[in-house]
Amino acid sequence: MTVRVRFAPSPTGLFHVGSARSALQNWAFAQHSGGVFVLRIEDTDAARNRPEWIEGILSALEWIGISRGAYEGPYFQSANAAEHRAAAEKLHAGGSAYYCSCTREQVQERGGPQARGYDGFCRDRGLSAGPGRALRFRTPDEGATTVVDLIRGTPTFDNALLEDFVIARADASAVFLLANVVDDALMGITHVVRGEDHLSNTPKQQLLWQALGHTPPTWAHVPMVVNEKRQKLSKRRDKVALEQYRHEGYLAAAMSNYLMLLGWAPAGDREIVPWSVIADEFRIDQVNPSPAFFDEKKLRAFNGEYLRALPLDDFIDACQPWLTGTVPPLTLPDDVEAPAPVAPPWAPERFDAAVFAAVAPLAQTRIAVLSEIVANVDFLFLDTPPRDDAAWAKAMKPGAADLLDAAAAAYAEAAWDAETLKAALEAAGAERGLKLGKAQAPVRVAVTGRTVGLPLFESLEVLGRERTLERLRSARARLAADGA
RNA sequence: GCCCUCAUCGUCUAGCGGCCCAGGACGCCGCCCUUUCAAGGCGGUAGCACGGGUUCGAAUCCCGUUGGGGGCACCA
Repeated sequence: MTVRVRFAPSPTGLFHVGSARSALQNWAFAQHSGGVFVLRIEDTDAARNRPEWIEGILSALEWIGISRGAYEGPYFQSANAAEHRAAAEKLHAGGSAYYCSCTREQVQERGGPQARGYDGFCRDRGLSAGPGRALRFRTPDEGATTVVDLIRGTPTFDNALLEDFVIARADASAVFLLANVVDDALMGITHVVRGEDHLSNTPKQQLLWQALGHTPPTWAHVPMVVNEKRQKLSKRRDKVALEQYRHEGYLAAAMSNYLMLLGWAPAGDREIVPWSVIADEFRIDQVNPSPAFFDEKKLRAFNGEYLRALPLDDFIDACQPWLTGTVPPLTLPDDVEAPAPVAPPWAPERFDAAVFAAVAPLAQTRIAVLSEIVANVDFLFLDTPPRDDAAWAKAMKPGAADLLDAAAAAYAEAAWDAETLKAALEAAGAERGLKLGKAQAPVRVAVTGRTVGLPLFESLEVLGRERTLERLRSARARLAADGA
């Protein structure tokens, strides 16, 4: 029997990193077992669905390596409404479901102070379909339901504790529990790989599979991805949108590699591995059952590794959107804090690809996410260096003016290459009893506006004599104005 | 409240009865390299939640405790 797994997101918001991980695990599982990956959009909650989120799901999947055409679907749950209805009717006809006229309030009142679920009030009232009547599944009074879970063994649930849950609303539309099962059965799903938050739905759904006359799938509930407080990631508090990371300049390969390492590891002492290795080695039954913290620090480290491993030309290409202000805009829900703007601070026409290419190799080891490229090269494309008073104060100690004068004098004449520039400043520093490390500081701040950055003399070489001298002079002037 | 579930360094993990007085990675700290910052190299810090068993032998198996998480909608 060939393995058929599915990824069934609902288009109700930005694509969650936890969803991405789940999709990836399904994807790897399918690839590893020579099976089929099915994408089904669960769009039955019309009130919360937004069409643009559907495209968001497709492109997010594509970004992390699950491309359109490589999987079956997308199917839309809403297209199966007739099948859902038929299943509900079948269950009613067969006696395993009944109509219930209780309102939510009534159920709650009878349940007592601690909401304990439905008490079976309408169980034997023999109600027929009608306005305000939902269809409930009649759960067994005795026995237990054991599910087979590749990650957790065989969790067992006491049937008597399972309430008679609603499977179809008063308007006859099926709720998730039923629709999900009907669709999975329809699509021949053999393994359901999903988040642990679905574990307690599983006995109910397994009962549904059986009542419908189907053999239940094998389950695999993957652990939650949690925040630093060990709670499941919430879009309110945590940075969970995959797009947001993409926006900051995380590479898809780093992201998918990192996500797969949450709960699983390839053989041997390796972590950074290409997807081919993951698809080859990933086994769902090896997934660690405990929750994993989404550690952005480690993700950053991974991304840095991936960035540095890029051939120079690819690195340059990857930087382009941030350099030219063409990073696709990010649409965030109103309740999520918008990220910092991504447009570079320089005028677009001032960007010079050749100049950037000259310093790109120097920048490649200095950034961990692509958006950081801007602050590394901005001084090259701005008319005046960015102003940072803290950096200025730190570098412009007594003696700085004298040093700046010496540098300006030397650089007016010097041959314009990094080596000569370095030697000249080194000499000027030596005359004043300063090592290069100290001597370069005022010059660096005068020219780049920053205290840290790309190697200075290479930067000067690329900047050119004119602009360098101009910046040295203007820094000198500011120093004079400040009374130094 | 009830049900389910989880438990190895701060974090992600390797380990699936002896190879482990526990290995790797991120982080952190130190040293080297060095024009700043990175990168790179070297070294270090730190863990089997607790208590009982089982066994010649337990991080690994069982039970309990404690702690964490998830679920309990006419949402998905």
